Amino acid sequence: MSKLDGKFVPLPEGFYEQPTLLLAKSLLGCLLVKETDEGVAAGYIVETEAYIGPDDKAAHSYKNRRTVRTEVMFQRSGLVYSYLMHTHCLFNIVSGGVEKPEAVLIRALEPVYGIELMKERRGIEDLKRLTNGPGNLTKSLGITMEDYGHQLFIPPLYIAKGFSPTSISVGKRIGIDNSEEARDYPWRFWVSNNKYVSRHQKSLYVIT
DNA sequence: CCCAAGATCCACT
DNA sequence: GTGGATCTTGGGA
Repeated sequence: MSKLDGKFVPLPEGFYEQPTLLLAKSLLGCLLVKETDEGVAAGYIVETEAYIGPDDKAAHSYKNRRTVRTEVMFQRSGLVYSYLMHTHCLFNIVSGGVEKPEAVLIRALEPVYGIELMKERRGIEDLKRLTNGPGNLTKSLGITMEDYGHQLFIPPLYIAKGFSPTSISVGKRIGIDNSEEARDYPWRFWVSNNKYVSRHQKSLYVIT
């Protein structure tokens, strides 16, 4: 991984200008980094989901639904779409381009850097549970609603080069059982056999 | 203003 | 596998 002054090098804006399903797969293995006054925390992305409004019933932007919350999804690719779910903040990357409200939800990381800080923020010691879910990883990295709309190609919140997965598993998205036919779309991607993935699920197929 | 729903997590059985 | 915690958002009155 490339490092500069103890920090990492953000991927350029152009990285985010690829079709959402490709981006969701390209993000696997990349390093998600958050720098704060408390320190730097980072982890490899090991699980993602694609949300492709306006035709995706599971997406907040279904039917081009444009509200205060979803506004950033209509902006340019590479911005942060964060939102609150119960007591948790969930982190998404805007994709699709201007007026195409699509996004990739980051569902799990493999802890890499700043692990002690993550343990403090989470109040637990178990490495496996630090970032194994969309609500857990934002808490470990210190990602909040203040990051809404941030440009991911510049600090303090950005994505850097990581590793290239040898195998990617594909399955149905999690937690959208009320979204009718959209529940079956094969738009969940994870690094095969990675132990930090949020849930075990039978893969529909594997990409090698 | 009121209220229902939710891209979750954890403890418990 | 199930249920409760907990609170914001958005739609409707």
